[in-house]
This record gives sequence, C-alpha cells and structure tokens, in this order.
Amino acid sequence: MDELELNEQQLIRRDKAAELRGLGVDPYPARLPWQRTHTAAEAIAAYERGDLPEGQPITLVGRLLTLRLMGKAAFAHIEDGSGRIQIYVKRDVVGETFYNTVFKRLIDLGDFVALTGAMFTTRTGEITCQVTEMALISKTMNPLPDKWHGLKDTETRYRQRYVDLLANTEVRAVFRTRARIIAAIRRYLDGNGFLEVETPVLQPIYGGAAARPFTTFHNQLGQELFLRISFELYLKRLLVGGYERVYEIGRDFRNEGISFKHNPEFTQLEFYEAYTDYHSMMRRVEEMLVAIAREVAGGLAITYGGHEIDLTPPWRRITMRDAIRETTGIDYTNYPDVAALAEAMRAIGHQPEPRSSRGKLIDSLFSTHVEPALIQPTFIIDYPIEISPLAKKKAADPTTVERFEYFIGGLELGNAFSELNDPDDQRARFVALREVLADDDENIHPLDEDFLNALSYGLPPTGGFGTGIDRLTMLFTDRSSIREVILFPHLRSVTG
RNA sequence: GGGCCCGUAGCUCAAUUGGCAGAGCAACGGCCUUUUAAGCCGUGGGUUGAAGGUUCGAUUCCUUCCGGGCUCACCA
Repeated sequence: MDELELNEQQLIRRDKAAELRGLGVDPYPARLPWQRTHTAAEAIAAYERGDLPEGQPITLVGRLLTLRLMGKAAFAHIEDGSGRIQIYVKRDVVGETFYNTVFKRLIDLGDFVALTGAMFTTRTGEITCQVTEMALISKTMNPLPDKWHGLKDTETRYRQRYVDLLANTEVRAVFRTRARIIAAIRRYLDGNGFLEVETPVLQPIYGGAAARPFTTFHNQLGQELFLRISFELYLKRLLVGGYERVYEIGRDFRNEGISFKHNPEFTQLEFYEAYTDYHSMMRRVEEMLVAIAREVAGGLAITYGGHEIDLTPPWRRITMRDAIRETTGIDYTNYPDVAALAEAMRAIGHQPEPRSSRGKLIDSLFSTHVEPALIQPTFIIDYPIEISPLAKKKAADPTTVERFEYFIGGLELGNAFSELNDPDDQRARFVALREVLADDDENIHPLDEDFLNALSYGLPPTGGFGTGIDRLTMLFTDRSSIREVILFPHLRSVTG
C-alpha cells in the first residue's frame, strides 16, 4: 500500500489498529469470540414475547453505527442484516481498562463488534441490550458517511454501491424488492407449467431485437461472437423441439445509448406458450403482474412518480391506431405513404426524422404523444408490420401484426406477439428488414438460417412475451432511474 | 453524439458584485452513568474535479479536458 494517499481519519484508524495489535487484540480475528445467539430483530422480538427474561445473556453481532458517550456509560446502535438494536455499555460492567482504552478510544463508528449482554427496556422505552462483554471483530479503515444525511452524491452511490448500501437502508430495501419480484415471477411461471431454460449468451449470430450487439472473440476457435441482444430466436427453437411452455430470466446486452431507462446490460424475462396467441398473453401478463403485486406491494394499488396506479385486471386495450388518433387526431391509415404521413405530422408541430420508414414515423408519433400519458396499465395492440418482423400478420389487415406492448406509469415495460411461424414469411420479413436497416444504418442484421430451418420443422401457434425486470423493479420501488435498481450500473471509467 | 445543469473537508452543504475558503456531522483532547440527530468546552483537517487564461486579486469570469445528472437523438 505504498502509494495510498491517506487522509487524516484513515491514518488515525490505521494507528488504532496498530495500537490494538500492540495490546494483543487482532483487529481482524478469524472467528467470533462467542457464538451469535440472536439477530437484532430476533432479540427484540424474543424480548417482547417475554422469552428473554431480565439477566439472560445473549450474543449479538453487528456494525457500530451511532454512539452517545456519556462519561462512564454509553448508548450506541449496532446494525446487522436484520436491522438495528440499541446497546448500553457501562464502565462498571465491562471493566475500566476495556471501557477507557478499547471501547472509548480504539473502536470506531463503522467497526464490527460482537457482544454478550441481557435485554432490558430503557427509561424512554427502547428495548436495549446491556453489554457485559464486547469484542472488536473487524475494524473499518474509512469513516462512514454522515449518519443523518447518509450518502447522497449520485456518482459515489453508483461507483461505490457498497457504501450506498451500508449508509442508506432504503437502498437495501430496493434490491430486496427486486429479488422478491424475480422470485414471484418464477413461482408464477413454475406454477403454471413453464419450464425454466438457459440459452447461449455468446452467440455466433445475434437477433430477436433491433439493437447493436457487443462483439467478442473466441481465441481457440478463431470465431467472432456476439453477446445476445434477446433470447427470442433460441426460445422459439425449443417450442419446435416440443416444449409447450418455456421461460428464461437472464441478461441481455445492447450496445447503445445509456439513459434513465437503458443500461448496456439489463435483465430480461421472456416466456413462450404454445397453442395460444397474443390475446391469451395479455391475460397471462395481467395475471403475472397481479401475482407480483400481491407479493411485493401487498395489493393491486401502487404509487409511481406521484401517480396512483391500479393494477386490477382487465387492463385497457386499445389499438395503436386508435391511441394515436385519440391524442393527435391523426389516423395513420389515411396516410399510406411516408411523405403524406410526415406532412400530417408536421401539421401538428411534430418534426419527423427525414429518412424514417412509415413504421418509424408511426412509432415516433406514438412515443412522443401517447406513451408518456399511459399511466394506468394499458395494452397497446396491433402494430405496423414494418417495425415488427417476428409477429404474425393480422388476417384481416396484412399491414398490421398481432403484437402488443404494455405500459404502466408512462414506462414501456414489455412486448409480445402472436409469433410468426410461417418460415417463408419469416424469411421475407428478415430480408425486408435487412434492406431497411442497410439503408439508414451500418447495423446489418445477419440472416439466421438455422432459425429459419427450425421454423421449417414446424412451430405451433405460439404467444411470446418479453419484459424488462429492471423496469418492473423501477415500477414497484418507485424509482425514476434504471441505475437505482441495478446494483452496479454501467458508468464511464475514471481515467484522470 | 447534441443541449442545459453540476463537481468546495471523510459525509451533507454554505461562501453577497471577483476581495482572508466556512458550518453541521465525523475525527482529535477534555467534562458528563438511561441517551437516541445526546449535550457542553477546546483543536486539527482544503491541489475548491484537472490544466490553462483574464485580473492587483478567481470557488466565483473565459477556454479545453475529466466525471456525473437531466434531456434530445439512437433503441424493427
């Protein structure tokens, strides 16, 4: 550690560690001096139940968080994984040498301690452990953030999440909720006959979404590989293989801009169900979200961004055409060519990107004027075919596909289709897409011949669905940025 | 990538029109045996993100760079 530049407080703590060693106290002992008998929460609950009579010794462990030193006695709070508990340390009880030298001078806020003592209630009514013996079990070399304000600096919170977590209990709660959401999803899908599977993260050909991939290289094979941008094409192969219901929860990687709702790697849930279509998928999504909400929100009413949201099914279903017509007055079916639609958009003050396809214009109209207002749960159904190459056409209208996205709190949360299972149509769509993309983008998607081959062996009529776990977590924890629900969000590396 | 905003002590934040860089918590020394944002007395702690410029004088104004936030673009 030669080149470490230590500040005053770090130097003092190192001196204290050295002094402890001089006294024969290891600041990082290999094991606890006493076996822990209770967590903080268990000790308080047991005392409240009357299971811990006055004087019965217990052993607690935890991090020292606050200290109120009053001469020959002190109150403090320690915190373990279950919560906080107050402790009371009296010089007469723990001994003068320990109290004056170790406790008062050499143990700091932030240090981990073990202690034995008995429970009692203070004059002000707080359940407290009166310490008879205490030992340092791990020394902290940095001061903790402000005990009242916590750690606020956004950059430090993300770069040093461990400090954020230890200082801000509400941040720990967010990631507990995230885990409960994922557990609820698994429980729901497992309980409904879905098989959890794992498909390749490293793929020779990427597909299933319109995103730029990260590329990597297998040295021994001399092969370029892509980090997956979706699971879709692999999961549908599994339905060809005979599984009727499959799902995967895992990481997707997209080499694109970062925003409050985009992280380069994010967690996705996709599930596919044979012998259904997008209408059944809507009912499944409602049912699954209800299961999650009951689990993590205790009911179907949640608050997001100051809005009261009611998740009670059935949710509103409206076609993209009607949704756009309702808010902008533009019925895009009246403008079959790109130029006319762009002109109509300019007439309402919208400035369309010059070289957009018709599908992109419609999408842009939608995301600008409709999406932000979709606060209550809403299915937007029936999308333009140009922006939906993996969805089945509507029988009555070949310009439109059987697809929905669902929105809650103004957030786009997920996407689903009646899966396109005609191999020839699928090939035609891939080819058309390639031409569109090659036109305005260097990002040319390779044709996945093996996927087309799989379709040629027969994919049953299938409903498929994908949703972002990170955004779901934003919804259920009322966070406005995806970085608040990813433990270690991607940040630019610090160079200078 | 574009636009706007931000970066001051370990943490949270001040600093008037360009005029001696401060407070609370934390730290250090002392008093205090039921406190809880404990209290009281005292002390130390700064490359004001970095580099350059303007000026008698820059935390403050200008330029470039680094990092972050919001936003736009991108995201079938």
